[in-house]
Formats: sequence, structure tokens, C-alpha cells
Amino acid sequence: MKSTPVTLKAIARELNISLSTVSRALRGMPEVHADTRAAVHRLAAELDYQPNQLATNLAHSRTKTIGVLMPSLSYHFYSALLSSIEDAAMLAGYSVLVCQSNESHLREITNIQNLMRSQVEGFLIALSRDTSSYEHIERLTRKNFPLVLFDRCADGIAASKVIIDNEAAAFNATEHLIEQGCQRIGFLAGPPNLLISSQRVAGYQAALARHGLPARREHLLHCDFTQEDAIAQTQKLLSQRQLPDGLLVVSDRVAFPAMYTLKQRGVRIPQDLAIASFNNEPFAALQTPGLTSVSQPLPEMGIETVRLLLRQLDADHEQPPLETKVLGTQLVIRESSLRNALP
Amino acid sequence: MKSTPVTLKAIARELNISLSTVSRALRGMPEVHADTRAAVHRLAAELDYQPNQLATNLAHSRTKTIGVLMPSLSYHFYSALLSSIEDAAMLAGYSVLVCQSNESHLREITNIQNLMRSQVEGFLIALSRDTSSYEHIERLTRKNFPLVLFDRCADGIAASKVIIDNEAAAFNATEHLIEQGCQRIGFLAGPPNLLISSQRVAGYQAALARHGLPARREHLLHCDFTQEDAIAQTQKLLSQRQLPDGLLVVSDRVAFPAMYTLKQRGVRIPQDLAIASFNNEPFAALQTPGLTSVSQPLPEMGIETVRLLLRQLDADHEQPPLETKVLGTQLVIRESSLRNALP
DNA sequence: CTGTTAGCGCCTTCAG
DNA sequence: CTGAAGGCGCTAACAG
Repeated sequence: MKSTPVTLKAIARELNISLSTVSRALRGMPEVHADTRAAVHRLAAELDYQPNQLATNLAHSRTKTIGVLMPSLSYHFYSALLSSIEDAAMLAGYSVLVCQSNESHLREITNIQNLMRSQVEGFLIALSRDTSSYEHIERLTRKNFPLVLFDRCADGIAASKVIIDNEAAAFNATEHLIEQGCQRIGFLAGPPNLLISSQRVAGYQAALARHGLPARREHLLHCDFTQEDAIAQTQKLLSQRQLPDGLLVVSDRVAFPAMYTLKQRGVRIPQDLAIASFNNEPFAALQTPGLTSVSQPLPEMGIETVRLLLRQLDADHEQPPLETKVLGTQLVIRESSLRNALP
Repeated sequence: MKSTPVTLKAIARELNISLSTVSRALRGMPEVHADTRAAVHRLAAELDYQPNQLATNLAHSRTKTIGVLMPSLSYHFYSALLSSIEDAAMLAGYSVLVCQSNESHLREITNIQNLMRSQVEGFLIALSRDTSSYEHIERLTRKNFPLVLFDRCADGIAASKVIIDNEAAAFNATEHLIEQGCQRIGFLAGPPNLLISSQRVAGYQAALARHGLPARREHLLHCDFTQEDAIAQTQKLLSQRQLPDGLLVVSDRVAFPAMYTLKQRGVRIPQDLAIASFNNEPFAALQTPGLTSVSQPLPEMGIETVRLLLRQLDADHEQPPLETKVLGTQLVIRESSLRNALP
């Protein structure tokens, strides 16, 4: 049996004063008599009064809430990023409503609708893997609804963005493998429709070209981010006539199962095959051998994402300035790619 | 410049009909003329009308929302559980508001307050590591506020609970190590104030006793769930005079860094030290050697948790029946603990 | 310093 | 079938 919630009206009645006085007292407005204020606070505490945020927000027509839409919280990358986003938002007095698209285009659309209905004041979105058209996003931008895309972006959407320089990062990682003596470098890339995929492929190919290495078609494999597909694609790679001696991987969560599969098949890392990956999740350091991986500046990314959104939120009734923030990355080198140092 | 949102009033004015007719039409109430209804729907679609959920909820005094409070979404266990909770809740027409306590007692308290203000109709809570008193929880139970504790529970709280049989699971895992020939089994346990810790310790000690093995004080180490402490405690274990030849670990996220440290130090797994752990995260299978781990029925746990809450939600104005649901687990045996099969 | 009044956007009687 | 009126809990002028 739930007791009826305590309202302003209730404590006003109890104290025989007006509702608005109670409201003022509780919100610490100056023009309330000390005694009244004290009495109100005492009773409120006693009754464990909690303001109804729905009502407050409705009255204010302002929720101070932002909606965050991510592919999946079970990706370490996103859950870690979420923490930093929440912190930055809280610092600015905003709270956060999170939704997972589960990599589904459809769910992304309904999530956006739900968040809209919840009156979020702006969006932070990383697109789902299966998002193939951007009508739902453009509906927001057309209304000038505050929006920042991060990590998973798409070309041609007129929105602020926070990304890393995927091409440069892939270039560097590939070049690192080349410097370690790799001649035939494969790429376990992400789904082809994701921009992060194609950008990383571009960087990878640029590095190969730069060093006069051929970009073999059969060494470029696409895989979604599931463990099953990671294993399947790795096996596919292993079934080829000419095996690669270096491998770039689109993300650690693909690289882990790939390494596992390789080790199972007796491929020595890095002697037979050197590996470099993206994201530098905590487990990368715990792999045997330690996994070389591109570290993304998660805290900074969260802060920047929120900052770009706040800028739009504050620029009320003005043309919000669009901005694309490109963050730097760092290749964290571990044993999985270190062949030169080998005996 | 954000355009003003579309309201019922706006489309009523536009159509020269009353607001309530619009409301009825949009909600598919039967008593609306087909033509009116069509016109309303058309305009609503054209204007991309989104009902203001704040207002709806306020009018209904019902949010159909439940609050979920977890230690951290970056633990795979919790993010996976969240998915199943969200699915189950959605199926019942509820949405979910998630908060992370970040293992902090204080944050847990403020999270509960915030969720209360957001008018959640009930709570699903896994206690934080640092939660040392339960006043904030009992304040809820005293009001008969719908609440289910899961995974991280505490004795003496009068609430429904969904847990696994920690003692039995630890017993089985320990016994498995004994059967594999381990004589000196250590336990990298969790923080002592957590019930899951002490229950697992109890099961571990019971198994030792059952098989006439001594429970050495120095082989029982407590560690929080951070990677740093996992490594530190493992090193502590290794610095002892008599090393254990078997090790139970409170969770995979502790076991992974522990295995890493052991391998670094040249300890062979399982030959020198057999390991079993809890949670059976996806990466457990990808370790070398594969990590033996207690698998928890995540989907079932999410469903049960929601079910117990719904039961309270529906039992409006009646004494909600308390229930503790104990779920079974399964020990997934992999190479990290298989000594008998060794050559 | 305090009370009254009028909304916020929507739902729900109750009359037509 | 449709409209008008009151209310959800709170805030914000506007008077005293």
C-alpha cells in the first residue's frame, strides 16, 4: 500500500499558510520570514517531502535534461564515455537520460521519439551500426534542435560533431606495423556503412600506399562488432592462400576474439602476425601478448560533446554555431605488434 | 533557434475544433467522427506532434517508469543485466530510468532521491560497494514503496530480493578445484561488507571443511573490484611463504588482472595454480587459458527482478507480498582449472 | 513578508 | 459526437 505523496499543498495546509509561501521557503527565496522558513523546512524534512519534478519541469517548461543515445552500454567504450558525459552534464546542472539503440536503426528512431516526449532539451547521439538513412536525425537539425553527434557520425548531417581523426589514427597504426616489418597487412574493419570504418580504411590504405605496399582486396574484411562474426572473419582470413603478417583491427572488442582464434590456430603473435587495434580498453593491457591499441581520449570526448551541446542550448534563439571537434589519439604500443624487439 | 513545440492546443486552433477533441482523436477514443479524426491525425503527422510526456504523466499521476540503480554500467554483469531488465520492463509497458552509484554510498542516496523526484513508481537496486548503512533503503520499505533488491543485497532489509545461491555456487566451484587435486586453495574475495562476499566465503570454507582441508587465514584476501587492487592482492598472494595451488576469485573482472599478474610472474595456470571465478563474462572464454567461471542466469535474473516489482506495483493498496527468489548457477569449466586432464 | 491568481500541457468528468 | 471546466503539483507575476 503506497501512501500518498507529500505535496506543497499538504504541508501548507498543515502549517496553515499559503502554498506559495511554502514553495518560496523551500526554494530558499529571501523574502520569507525566518520562523516561517524554519517551520516549513522542519515539517518538510519530517514528512520527507520530495518535489515532483514533473510538475516543476512542466511549470518551467524546462527539464534541464539531455538525451544520450548510444549503440550499446555493454561496449566498454560507450559506458566509459557515458560516465564522463554524465559528469560534465551534472557540472552544468543537467541530468542525462540514456537510451541504447542496440545497433538498430528502428530502435534509434523510437528512442529519439521517446526522448523527445520526455522533453530532453538536446541530444548526444552515436549512430547505430544499422542506421542507413538519416531522416530521423535531419528532422532534428531542420528544427534546429540542439544536437551533437559523437564517435559514430555520418557525412552530410548538418550537426556539431565530436570525433577522433580516424584516418590519421589508422594511418599511424598501419605505419607502425609496417615499421615492425610487416609486408602484408590485413584489416579487420567494421561495417562498411559506418563512417569510422571507411575513414579507418582510408588511413590504412594511405599508409600502405605511402610505403609502396599493395592493398590486397582479400585482406580487407568487414565484420560487425559481435564476437561470433569476429571469430568467423578471422577464420576466413586464416583460410586464405597467402596469410597476412600484420593485422589492423577496428576495435578491441573485435580484436580480443580475433587474437583468441589466432592463438587457437597456432598463429604466433606477433612473430607470425602482428596486431594493432582501436580503443585501448582496460583488457587490452591484460591480453597475452598485450594488445597494441589506439587510445581515445574518453574524458575529453565526453566533455567536448557536452560543451558543444551546451553552446547550442545557451545560444537560445540565435543561429547555433556548428562545430566539428577532432580529437587526437595515441597509439599505445604493446607486445602484440613488437617484432623488432624479438630475439 | 528552437521552434516552439507543437501542442494539442495549437493543432486544435488550427483545425478550429476543441482541444479535447484533438486529444481524443489522437488517443484513438471511439467517440470521434472519422473525418475529424483523420484531419487531426493528418495535421499531427505533418506538424510532427509529440505529446508532452511530462504533462501526460502529471495529469495521470502515473509515470509507468521504474528506477534502476546499479553500481556501475561498465561492469559487464550489470550492463548485460540492464538489457534484460529493460526488455522485461518494456514488455510490461514500463520504461526505465538508470542511475549508477559508482560504488558510492552517498551517490546511491542522491540517486534514489533524484529518481523519487522523477516519480519512478518503483526501484530495482543493487547496493553499492561502499554502502554501509541501509537507512535510505529502509525509508522506502517503511513507506511500502515498491522495491526489489538484486545481486547486491543486504540482510535485514524487508524487501523482495533476486539473488543467486552464492554459497552453493562457491561451494561447487571450490569443490571442483579440490577434485582437480588442489590442496591449498586461496580466495580472492570481494569487499567484506558485501553479502555476496561473505556468502561466497562461507561456501568456500564449507567446501574446504567438507574435504578436510584447512582454511588458511592468509589465503583469504579481500579486494575491491578495481584492476589495481586485483593486481595488488594477487601480488600479495604471491609473496607468501606457502603459495596456494588453487584460487577462487570473486568475479571475472578481478580474475582477469589476477591471471595476467600470475602469468607475468611465471605461474603456470592451471599446473601451478588452478583458477575458478564468477560471472562468466564473454571474455572468460577468450582468456588463455580459458577461465572457469560460475555462469549467472542474467536474462532470468532480469525477468524475475522486474516480475517481483510488477507484482508490488499491481498489488496497489494491498500488502505487497515479499519474496526472495534464489536462482541457480552453472559452473562453466574451462582450462584454467583443468588439471586432471593434463599430460 | 504573504496570499491570490493564472498558467505549463494534458486528461477527464460533465454537459450539451 | 463535441465543447467547456476543473485539476495534476508547482512556479510566477501581481497585489496587498
